[in-house]
Amino acid sequence: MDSDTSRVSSRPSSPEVDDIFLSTLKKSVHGFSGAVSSTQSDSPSDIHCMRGLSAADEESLTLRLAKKDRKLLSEGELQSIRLKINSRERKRMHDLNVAMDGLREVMPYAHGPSVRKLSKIATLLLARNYILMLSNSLEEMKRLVSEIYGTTGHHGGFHPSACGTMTHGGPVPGHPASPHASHPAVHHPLLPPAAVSTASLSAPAIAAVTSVRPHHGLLKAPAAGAGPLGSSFQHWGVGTGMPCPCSMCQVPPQHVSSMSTVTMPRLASDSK
DNA sequence: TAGGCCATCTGGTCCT
DNA sequence: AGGACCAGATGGCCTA
Repeated sequence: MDSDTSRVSSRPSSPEVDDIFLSTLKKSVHGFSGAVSSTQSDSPSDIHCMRGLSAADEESLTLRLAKKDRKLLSEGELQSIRLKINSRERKRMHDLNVAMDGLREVMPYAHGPSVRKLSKIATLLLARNYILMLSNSLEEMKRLVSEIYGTTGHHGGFHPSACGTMTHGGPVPGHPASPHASHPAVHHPLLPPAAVSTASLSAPAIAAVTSVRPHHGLLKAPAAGAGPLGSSFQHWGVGTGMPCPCSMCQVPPQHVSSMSTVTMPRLASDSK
């Protein structure tokens, strides 16, 4: 299908034993020579690499590396390359975290210093469910508009872009920037919460979200009886108008569940 | 103290 | 060849 799939399938399920040995050995040698690690003196790898290695082991490794690479790079060159690669990887992970923070910001979730930051996995699962819920809400809106206006009139179809007012519209339902506005459960009497929220989200998925931290929950200050997401969380229509990811409020829609199989092109490919 | 989450390093694989 | 992506390993931090 896509390159990622093929990449995954082509990747060996487990490395060869020799590779593991070599990898470990190389790490040890790096630590032994003090060559590799990075700009951060307190980095974990500095500690990882404190394991010693016998001279024989080191010699053996050198021979094996020489066979494998067929390139003789000076230690300084290798170190320089390693530092460069590490730096790139750090930047990549940093960018990923920035994107994750951006995603957290637009998630329908309590924000603030007293609220524990969503974990990465929780963020992703909640985001997925949020998208599913919005998709379902949109479909429901379309259906109701069609029912109300029929197929002959001006509003034969759903085209909010042409009807900018959409009092009908306004901000995106459930968007944190407008928590009070336009969620069907709050502003659209024709859309009971059950019609939207209970029909739109994946219970297994949200169960996964709420079970990510089964012992201490997702929030810093959970209160008794506050539900799986803690005291700061509000269910549908309870003040915020935000969607609730708890298992009580969410049921998977069959027609959108296929979204989970949609493959995304690499961002790198898109941006290039 | 155990378990969850995270940052980082590292080597392998794939793509351009 | 270089860069991006990925997964494994490891240790630190935090919370229950």
